[in-house]
Amino acid sequence: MPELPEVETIVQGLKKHVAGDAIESVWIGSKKQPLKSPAAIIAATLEGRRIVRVHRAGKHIVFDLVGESRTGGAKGATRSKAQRSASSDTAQWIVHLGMTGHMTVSDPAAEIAKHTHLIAKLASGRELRFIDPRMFGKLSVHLHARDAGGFDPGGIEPLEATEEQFIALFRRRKTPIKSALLNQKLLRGVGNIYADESLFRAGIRPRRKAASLTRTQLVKLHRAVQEVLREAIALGGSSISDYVGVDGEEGFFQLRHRVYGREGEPCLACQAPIRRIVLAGRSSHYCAKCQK
DNA sequence: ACTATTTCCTGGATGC
DNA sequence: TGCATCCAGGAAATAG
Repeated sequence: MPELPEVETIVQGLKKHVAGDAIESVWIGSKKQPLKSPAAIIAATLEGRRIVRVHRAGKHIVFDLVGESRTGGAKGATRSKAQRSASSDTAQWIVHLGMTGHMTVSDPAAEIAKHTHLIAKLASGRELRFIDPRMFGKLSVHLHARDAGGFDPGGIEPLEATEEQFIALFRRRKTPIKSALLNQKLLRGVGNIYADESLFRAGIRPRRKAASLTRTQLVKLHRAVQEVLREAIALGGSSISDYVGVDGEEGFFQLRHRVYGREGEPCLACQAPIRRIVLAGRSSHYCAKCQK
């Protein structure tokens, strides 16, 4: 399940493979799709534009697009709203992979996988495809004026957050710290696995109210979150099952989880059995001896 | 204004 | 073996 490190890795791959390429045409699956923007607007926005940059915002993949889109040259007052907005000179394509979403850069002759929702034909002759069996992923486009800021999902990047910014996010929250870590409007990019791993490294139980944590603990947590994310990025992102790389290869070398998915197994630090509780509807794993 | 819970969805694992 | 049930979880929607 792609969290920040996985998305970062995917973005690096996409950057390598499709940056500079142009989108010639777009096919969007006919059945109901994981779209946030209407299919017609997505297609009209992408077609005819060139991908100038691929970057990440939290768990979102952001393609910066330039150029006149398919409808950019249309004249007169008869253009639809979709056409007008799609012809805006600055556009972004936003992809959220959800749980099971993945992207591939494929030869057009390659078999179209089940649950393929979008295929973008590229000028280079290849196809950029979006596949998502469980449809928790989301596709959208963001149009804005040239001098506007562009897509912003809210929250701050955990790897860019200073100690003070990090502490300020949590010090007054009454919610459990695990829930706060998962709140993308605070910190963006941390998901269930890295939240559990970070809390373990910081020695904090997931149910602890954020506001009850001492400054020292928050400092420790800040460091733990950054450490875990950096290690995972260095390993190319970790994944349980649903990642398919840009090149089509399956899976990543997995960061060794110290608590996630290890219910009943001995804590790697003290041998006490790892516990599993449900918090905010998510399974949460911790060591009762190491985490307070 | 916040926080907590439910919902969406499919495939893989589990159980009888 | 086969079928039903459960479970995974990001984030929007809904409830409290």
